[in-house]
Amino acid sequence: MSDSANAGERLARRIESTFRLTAEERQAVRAVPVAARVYEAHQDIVREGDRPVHCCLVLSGLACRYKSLDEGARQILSLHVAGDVPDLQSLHLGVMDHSLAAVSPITAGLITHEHVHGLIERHPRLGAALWRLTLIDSSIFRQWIIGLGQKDALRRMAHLFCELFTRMQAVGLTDARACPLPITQGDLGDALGLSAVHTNRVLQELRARGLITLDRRRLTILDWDGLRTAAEFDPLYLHQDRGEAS
Amino acid sequence: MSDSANAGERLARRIESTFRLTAEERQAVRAVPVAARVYEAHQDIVREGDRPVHCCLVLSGLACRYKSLDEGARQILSLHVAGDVPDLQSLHLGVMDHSLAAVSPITAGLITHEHVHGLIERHPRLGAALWRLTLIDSSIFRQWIIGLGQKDALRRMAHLFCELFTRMQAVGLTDARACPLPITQGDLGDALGLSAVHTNRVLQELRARGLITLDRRRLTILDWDGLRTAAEFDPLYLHQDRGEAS
DNA sequence: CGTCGTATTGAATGGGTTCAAGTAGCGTGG
DNA sequence: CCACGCTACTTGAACCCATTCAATACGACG
Repeated sequence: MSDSANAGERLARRIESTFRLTAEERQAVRAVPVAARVYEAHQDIVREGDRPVHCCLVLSGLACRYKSLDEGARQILSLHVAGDVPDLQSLHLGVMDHSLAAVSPITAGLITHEHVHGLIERHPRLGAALWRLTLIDSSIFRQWIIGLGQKDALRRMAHLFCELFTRMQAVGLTDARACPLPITQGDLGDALGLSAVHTNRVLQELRARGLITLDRRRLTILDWDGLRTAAEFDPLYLHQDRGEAS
Repeated sequence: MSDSANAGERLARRIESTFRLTAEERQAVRAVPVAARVYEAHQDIVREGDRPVHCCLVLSGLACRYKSLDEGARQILSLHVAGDVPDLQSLHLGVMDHSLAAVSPITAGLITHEHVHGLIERHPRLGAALWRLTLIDSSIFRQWIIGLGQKDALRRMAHLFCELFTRMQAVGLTDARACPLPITQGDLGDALGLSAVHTNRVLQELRARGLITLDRRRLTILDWDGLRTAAEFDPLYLHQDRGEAS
């Protein structure tokens, strides 16, 4: 109910973190019909091979895209917080080439493709705004590739924490030094391409260096500058400016 | 000259490999003004931080997106063949978050953003078509992540060869078993997240198994089924169907 | 208060890197 | 026509980050 009412607001907020909306466009986004639904941790929302007719807007909790390989190996492709629409690409790619699942218990809002297309038709600039969101997604994938290809485990993990904190900050989900991060070490490893064991060790190293704590599903950044340096984090790739010329 | 004349045709062909165009739309694409330009191997086309006013359509040769880290390390993010538009995202992301360079000597066609926007305005379905191209890009990044995160060097390399052959096939750049692949082992390593030394060894292993040859900048696939199996390659993620419902 | 998922620790193994050296191929100029 | 020099490629050996296997501790929840 209140989820449903807040849903459009969440989406508008996400869009406005990278794109300037007119009052009218903002209102149109807020008014889009959303069907709220609850998922438990590790439950699939959409599966590889599906042909979705909805997009899934995350309303609370943590979701992920992933692909599993033959022998139980799983790679998490991206993590998604409230306001994200992890399967926005399904608007123009009929078949899912990966799955979408809840990492923690989540609430999600389903929006039919039909409604999204309608929104874009009536407000063409929203087409650009949504296209831009998918492009930022793409940019985040590129950064993930850099990490997996060139960085060691510590820098990868530090980078992920910087990214998540920064993204949550942009949509108002953080307080000064901390943000929710309801993820197990095993899943974190699946995201970083590490074993659960090594994930644990690296996490301890980050704690030992006094950079972060991760406790009770909450990430606290004790030393932002130290973390940023360790991660070689540069937020440019998140494109949080609003696309204006410099 | 003839490059310029063929440029629109190349782009139309690429679009039509994943999207059904009307004769009118096709004609509009072919007629878009393109300024052809030559780059030598390893020359930058666009750099991280730039704010491009063109998109770059590859007309011949091999191009790549890449990012370099502090100490000379470089990660190639994607490889691009004739028909690809590797910086299409610059339409809606003002700042480049990575660089674009020639891998081999190439010819590229520059198309101003203005012309692309014009094209989309006059033919709205082309907006969807180009959006779709950027989404396929994104899907390829996801697959790259799977490789870097979960697969060993041999499967990664085999997968890359399957992908490139399949993509070139879709735009008519292959013959029965072979396709151009003008890349050095060093650059190949930068793409696969491997050292040049290990790239060499893995390449030898693929040859020893009778799966491929890579000679004089030409990739020949001796045993497609063997290569596909070794790579665990499933072309779904390339979305080469044209988006029709099943 | 037991139990199952999650976190932690230790030790052995391995894929890939790095360092170092040597070879092959090719364009250029003497 | 051959020497030179450059780049790409190839090979061997030592090392290291991360994995795997195996066991143990914690902690939330019924």
